[in-house]
Amino acid sequence: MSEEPDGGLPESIELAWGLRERPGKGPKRALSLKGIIDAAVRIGSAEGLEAVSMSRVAAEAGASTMALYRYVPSKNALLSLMLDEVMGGPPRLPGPEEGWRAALSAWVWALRATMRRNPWLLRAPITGPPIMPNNVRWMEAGLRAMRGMGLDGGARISLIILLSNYVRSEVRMTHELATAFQEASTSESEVVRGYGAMLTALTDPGRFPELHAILEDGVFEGAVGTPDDDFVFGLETLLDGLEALVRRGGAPDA
Amino acid sequence: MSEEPDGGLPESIELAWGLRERPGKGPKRALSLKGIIDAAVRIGSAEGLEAVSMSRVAAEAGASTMALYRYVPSKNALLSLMLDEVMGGPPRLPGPEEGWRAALSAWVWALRATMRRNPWLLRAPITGPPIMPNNVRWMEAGLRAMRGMGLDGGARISLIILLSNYVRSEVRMTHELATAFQEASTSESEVVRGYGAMLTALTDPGRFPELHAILEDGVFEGAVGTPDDDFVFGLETLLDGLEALVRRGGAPDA
DNA sequence: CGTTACTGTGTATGGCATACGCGGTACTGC
DNA sequence: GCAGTACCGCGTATGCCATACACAGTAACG
Repeated sequence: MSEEPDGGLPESIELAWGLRERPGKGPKRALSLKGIIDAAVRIGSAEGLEAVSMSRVAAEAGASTMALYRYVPSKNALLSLMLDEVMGGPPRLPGPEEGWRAALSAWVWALRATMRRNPWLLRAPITGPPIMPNNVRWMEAGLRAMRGMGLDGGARISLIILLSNYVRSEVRMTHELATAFQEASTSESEVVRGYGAMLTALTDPGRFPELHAILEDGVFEGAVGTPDDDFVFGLETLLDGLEALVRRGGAPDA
Repeated sequence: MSEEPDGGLPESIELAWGLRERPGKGPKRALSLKGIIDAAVRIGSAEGLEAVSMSRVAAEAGASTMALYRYVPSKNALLSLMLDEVMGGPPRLPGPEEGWRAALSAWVWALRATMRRNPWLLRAPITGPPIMPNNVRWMEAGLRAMRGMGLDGGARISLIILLSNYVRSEVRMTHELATAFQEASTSESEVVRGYGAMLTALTDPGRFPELHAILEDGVFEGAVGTPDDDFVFGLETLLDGLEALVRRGGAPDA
């Protein structure tokens, strides 16, 4: 699974970084790694993550199932490569000279926009720390945005992970809600209303007083606003917290 | 998948809330829902989530594979039930009278402790809003801790989700790191060091100046502290942000 | 006491990732 | 030019999985 056949690195990582040399000994390759990844992404975009099987991808790429394994060591590796390609690199972002808050906020929003482009891929069972190329590029961009916060390296890394996870959770949850109402062929607010109705039916006010107070306020009945509202709420909370942190301990730079 | 056979609720949810009546017409049941769930949890605890298959669970419970389907509509439903049982209800927590920050912090720590008891289950592909019994109990407890913050219902719900996702991400990531070094049969700091070495090998300082500055600081080389440190960092940041929100005047709008 | 609804279970289906080995191909060194 | 060799695409096979379906046995109900 995680062999070290060449430079001491797992195969899928070397693939992603383009470190795999092809000595050109055998016949010409009929496919390309990028072509396979694109085919897989096409299927996932159209039919969801669960439709991405090796045979489906092979058919889409115009080859036999087993041919894929000449390019990719396993399906999980393919998923990782898909995720990294789909993420792309970070766009040009405002530098830290305009204030870290604006810079970091822009980074977070850009990351969210990127993830929202292929939210289904966030359901992939991918594991491990950021090591794929575009992932590392995003990390670099985030670190850059944090200049002037006076945080040490460890804190900055923690913060990258914290913010990434926040964005990831939000995008994934929003996407799942959207998927749910798509399957139920109702509107989004209908799904939310249904959720409120379930809660009302299942819980009694005696045991769940706080919840029922909220239910009676009609939280799940009115308009649900833009999905952005919740995202803004969480993000601004985080940034406010960071502001407090910086004010408390902030040396200008390390 | 999500039928409404009885009271207009999906079957797995009714099962979890114990709303399923058994008319007692046929032969006595040889198994019990709880017994099946426990067997499944036993397997997962011992061998990980991927070892939880219907046939393994059936063997552990002392029945044939198909017998399980008399108790549970699908494997996904079983996973949901497992998650809810394993979570349990929230413990007794300090009330909001000692200040919302202490109360909410205690809630978060308790949630983390609970999730850390069975972190492998967080990898299950479960979807949807909190609707299972213990899940709702945790929600109620969280809402209670937020009394006195002056937030409206929508904000409180958002906050529950925000904090839950934070805890979930942290526990899951920590668990994955632990699993990684368990598989590599090295120490945890060795895995972190290996990660740093990979980054150093794959990136050049020209393209990744910020990252390299951090790498040269030896962030991934020294002691990694308690895993609690990162958790505290994120949590306190969030709480500081909430403090700012509350001080500013609480509810953003209605 | 027959009817009926529910029980556990054996078998079958269709899908999946992937190990293995084959015949063919294009470059390498002579 | 020619063997050797390393790689190509792919057919086949293995073993796992969730689950649909049918069947025979069982216990309550009328």
